[in-house]
Amino acid sequence: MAVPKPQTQQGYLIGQAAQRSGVTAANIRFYEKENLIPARGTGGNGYRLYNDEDLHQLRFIRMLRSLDMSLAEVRSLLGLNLRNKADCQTARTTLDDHIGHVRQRLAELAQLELDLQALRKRCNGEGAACHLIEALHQRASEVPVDQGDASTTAPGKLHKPLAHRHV
Amino acid sequence: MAVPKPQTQQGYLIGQAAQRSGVTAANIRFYEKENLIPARGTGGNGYRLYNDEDLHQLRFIRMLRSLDMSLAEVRSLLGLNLRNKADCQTARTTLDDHIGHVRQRLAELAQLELDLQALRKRCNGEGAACHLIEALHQRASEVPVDQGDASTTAPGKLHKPLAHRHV
DNA sequence: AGAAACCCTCTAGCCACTTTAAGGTCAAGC
DNA sequence: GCTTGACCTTAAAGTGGCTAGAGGGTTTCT
Repeated sequence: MAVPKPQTQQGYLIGQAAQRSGVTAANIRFYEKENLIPARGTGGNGYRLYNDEDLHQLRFIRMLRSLDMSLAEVRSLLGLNLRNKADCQTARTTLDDHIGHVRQRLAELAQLELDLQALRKRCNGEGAACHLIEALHQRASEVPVDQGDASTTAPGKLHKPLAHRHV
Repeated sequence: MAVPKPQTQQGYLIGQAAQRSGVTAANIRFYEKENLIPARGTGGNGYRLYNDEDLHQLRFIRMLRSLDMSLAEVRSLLGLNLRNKADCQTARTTLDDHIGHVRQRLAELAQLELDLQALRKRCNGEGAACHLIEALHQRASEVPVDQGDASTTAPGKLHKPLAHRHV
């Protein structure tokens, strides 16, 4: 096994940092490009070398992402000083805004589930014609396009389309 | 006002179709490119001209998107015949899968809200040090990176990151 | 010397659009 | 007939947050 684990030089190679932080190597490079972590090109070869502080920062970012925060939100929470009152305010505001996003999305999805369940009930696999397909088309006709017929060219989204990602 | 509303020619210009379907003109072109609607370049000039059936199809797509279905799911529901038993089965399967997606995401978000609320309680704006920022960093240290220390290079996502879109 | 395992940069792809740029067409008013 | 301006066209790039791949360099062990 030719495993290059440089115990001699200080710090972690990107792969080791990836393993210890839970952020993939490609993703670490991406965060560097996005200025979420400092650019480390310290080695004699071009290899990045990270320290424990960097690892914490990576875990911190990953944790915030796991809370579904956007990178913009993450960015606003990076480097805050816990003794600075304005920073504390920033943290609270960011968190509150984010909780708002989550609650709104929860409400949307809850309504969505009801809608889908109601549709699903229309079809039990019996009968000559498919009531489900029928119901879908009927629903398409009923969906409001524009309240009134104002000439507003509003796109008119019912829900915000949020990702699936091919589960 | 020089408003070209051709009452003479049959059908709807893309802007009119947009207004009547709730799908933006740019989006209609996008759906055409994705083969979700037929390409209509019928006019003597290159203008697209749509009919009522097209409008229904656009509303149909928009309705399914409003149910958070992916374009792949939409595609599988387009053109189904409600007298065909296999088509009915397709519709049911697609819908059931989608309900599964929604329920899973609901569960994730519900847990997320609990987590965020717990964090939020840590900060009330009092005291010298910000307990919220502190709590965030502490949480980053506690987050599991890799169960055990197996050499699996698994990315290790806690939740699936689903969109915000700058509400 | 060779093999394996790591590292680098750069590019493209994912999804579902939106936005922008640069230009063509149509109807009405002067 | 010429301008105005509201519409239409295509093509390309941008959005967010990555992931995957190409094509190559470096290190370490055998």
